[in-house]
Amino acid sequence: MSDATPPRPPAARRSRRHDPGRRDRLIDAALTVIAERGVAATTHREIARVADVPLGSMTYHFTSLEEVLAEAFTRHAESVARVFDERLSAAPDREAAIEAVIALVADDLLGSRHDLVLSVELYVAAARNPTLRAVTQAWMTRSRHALERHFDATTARELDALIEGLVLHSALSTDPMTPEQIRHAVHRFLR
Amino acid sequence: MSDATPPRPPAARRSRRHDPGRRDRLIDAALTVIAERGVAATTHREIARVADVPLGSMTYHFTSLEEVLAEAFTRHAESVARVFDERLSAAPDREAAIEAVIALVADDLLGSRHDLVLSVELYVAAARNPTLRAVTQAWMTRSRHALERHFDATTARELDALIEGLVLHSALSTDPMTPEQIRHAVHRFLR
DNA sequence: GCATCATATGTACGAGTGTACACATCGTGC
DNA sequence: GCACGATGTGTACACTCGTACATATGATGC
Repeated sequence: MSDATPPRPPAARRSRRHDPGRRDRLIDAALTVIAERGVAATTHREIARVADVPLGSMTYHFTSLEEVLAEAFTRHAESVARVFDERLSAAPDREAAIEAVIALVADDLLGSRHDLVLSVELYVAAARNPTLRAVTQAWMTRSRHALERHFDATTARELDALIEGLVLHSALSTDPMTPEQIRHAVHRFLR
Repeated sequence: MSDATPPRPPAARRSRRHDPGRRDRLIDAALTVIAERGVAATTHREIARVADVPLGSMTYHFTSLEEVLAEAFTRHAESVARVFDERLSAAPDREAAIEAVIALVADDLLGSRHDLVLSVELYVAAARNPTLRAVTQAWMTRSRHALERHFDATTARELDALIEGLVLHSALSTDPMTPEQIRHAVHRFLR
């Protein structure tokens, strides 16, 4: 035993040798960084710090930073779309579907804003990155199809846009809309 | 005449000594860069290049890059808000106001997407910068008030959100909505 | 003409970045 | 046990960035 006082990294990190889920955790860490600090501040080093992993681990698991961002945003979009899908599938009728939509919007607003910030960051990134544009496109198509379980195609598209606007405007405002106000707007549109 | 072949900067730049509008042109150049390359790629050097001005000019006219961004976004928001205001003020009645709104949305979509990209970039930036959040807030308040010339407060707020959603969703989609579809959605909401 | 000073410019520096890559470590098949 | 290849790590390098600052330039008042 010659390592009485190893001056290397802290023990907590040392013990992580060979963990199979590391790549996944790195993607999650990337999402955390994007949500908290923005895409611009999302660097190899920052992600590694959040995931408590050495810098070299980033270049081992990903060939470039762009790949990390793409995978992270893909995971985010799929996760949001899945919830949207599930809740609308579970709705037995049109009335229940409307309530589900309102609940989803309210969740987004009252929640940690984590998801909302991620979405807007994705929009901006998608404006200049074809890969991310495809991710956004797939996401939008999926939520529209989810709405089409209960509404005709035109209504689905318009309602989707209304939801987007309500969430975004509300989130950027100093006095966000209440669930009641959301309900009012949605019902007014669908009346 | 000893300057037969001056190896210095190109003549075009040399001749710009002392132009009073330079600060303004720098802000415009910043907006161009933000729209074309994104906030992340908006650096002192890139702005200076676009404005055809030496790097040192940036630090002379602005104390920091953040100041440049703040002034640029302020100019953008005010410019958009002014147009919105003017067109709605010119509308003699509710019907004309609705048409004005539809025309504004269609312009945004059919236009160069320049303004739209700037707006989304502003949203993201505002999420983390209090100064920019104030700019966004002032802009939203102003457009709501413009709408309140023709609609009650609740309707104005909801319509504002609907517009936002229509423009954003449409811009991100591979098949943007046509002016007819925009008209349909707006009329449906206000019917 | 000339002194003065706001305006304008070129260059340098330290900090932080993405990525490459040589080296260390360990599970696995024999 | 042990060789070997997959996995993990530390460090170095070339580059870009924001900003500071010494210097140059020219408009203006006298």
